[in-house]
Amino acid sequence: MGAAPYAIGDLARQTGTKVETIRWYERDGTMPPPARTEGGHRAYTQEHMDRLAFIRHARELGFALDDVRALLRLSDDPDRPCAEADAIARQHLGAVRSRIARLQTLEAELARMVDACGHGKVGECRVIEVLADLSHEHCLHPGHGGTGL
Amino acid sequence: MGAAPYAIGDLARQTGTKVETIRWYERDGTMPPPARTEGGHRAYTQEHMDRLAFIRHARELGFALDDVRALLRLSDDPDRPCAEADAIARQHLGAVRSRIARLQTLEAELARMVDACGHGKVGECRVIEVLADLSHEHCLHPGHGGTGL
DNA sequence: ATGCGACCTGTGGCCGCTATAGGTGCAAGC
DNA sequence: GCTTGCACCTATAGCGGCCACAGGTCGCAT
Repeated sequence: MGAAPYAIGDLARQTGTKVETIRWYERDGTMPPPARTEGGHRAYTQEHMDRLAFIRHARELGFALDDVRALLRLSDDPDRPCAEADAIARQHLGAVRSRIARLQTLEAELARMVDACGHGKVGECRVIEVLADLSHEHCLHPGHGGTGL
Repeated sequence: MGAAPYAIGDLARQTGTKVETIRWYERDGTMPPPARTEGGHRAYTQEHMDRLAFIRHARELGFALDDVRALLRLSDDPDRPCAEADAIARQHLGAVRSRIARLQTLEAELARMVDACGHGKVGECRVIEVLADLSHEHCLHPGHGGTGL
């Protein structure tokens, strides 16, 4: 009657996801539990396939699973205004931009460190010296706190 | 006789590290186990303090703990050539640069997505649409594979 | 002597998976 | 119909790099 269902491996192949990951999305509440065959194998529909593709795409764009779930809830309800989706995306964009900024600071500092290395002994190595520098004297870095990479 | 030893809280305050993190570095082999008081409290020396500062500084620069341990081994042995330290730092610099590049691709894509949002209903929302796009048609992104953020 | 904060160990949780181990289903070939 | 062998199943543990308890002990100031 209905179209032949997909096995978990079909979803995995088509979306480039590991089988274990798909099962994990289910335990996690990100993917809805599919029907089962008599023997207990998962039997997915096209909707499941689409949903998984959505999830993977959002994850590739760096959205956290919490965000992905929120976006999925929105996409399930096409009449709601999309301001919320927009907000999630904008917020993520902001987070990505600040991560880039932090990494660029790091990049500059690492480059300086590496450039200063005279390729002699560790005893005079600027790399080691800069790291050992308790006072952050030679440091572009703004002091203590997580890197937030 | 010797200078008064530091308590774990002293190290924590001076280096901006949580106490639990210091204990974890010890279990982990990154910090050497300190002497103990009769009652079992950790009693650190200045060397411990310096080592922890080194660790934190390297972590702030985004080095993995494996790298940090390698750098510490090198810094313990000042007569060795510093090529190895240089290599670790260069490798990390490369990793940081490629992370930046990936994030910039992401940034562009997110910005495009957000710009295209007409602020109407979810049904016509470009944000949702782009994410649902199985074929990656509207996508700058190079297909499947981890984001490596 | 007592109070209380800083310390102790041990355990579990966070994110987003990944990787086993040990067992069962199912479909294709004979 | 029977065997093979892969795909599937559940459950559990682990990664990195910590953080946050709980429930108890120590040490120092009063």
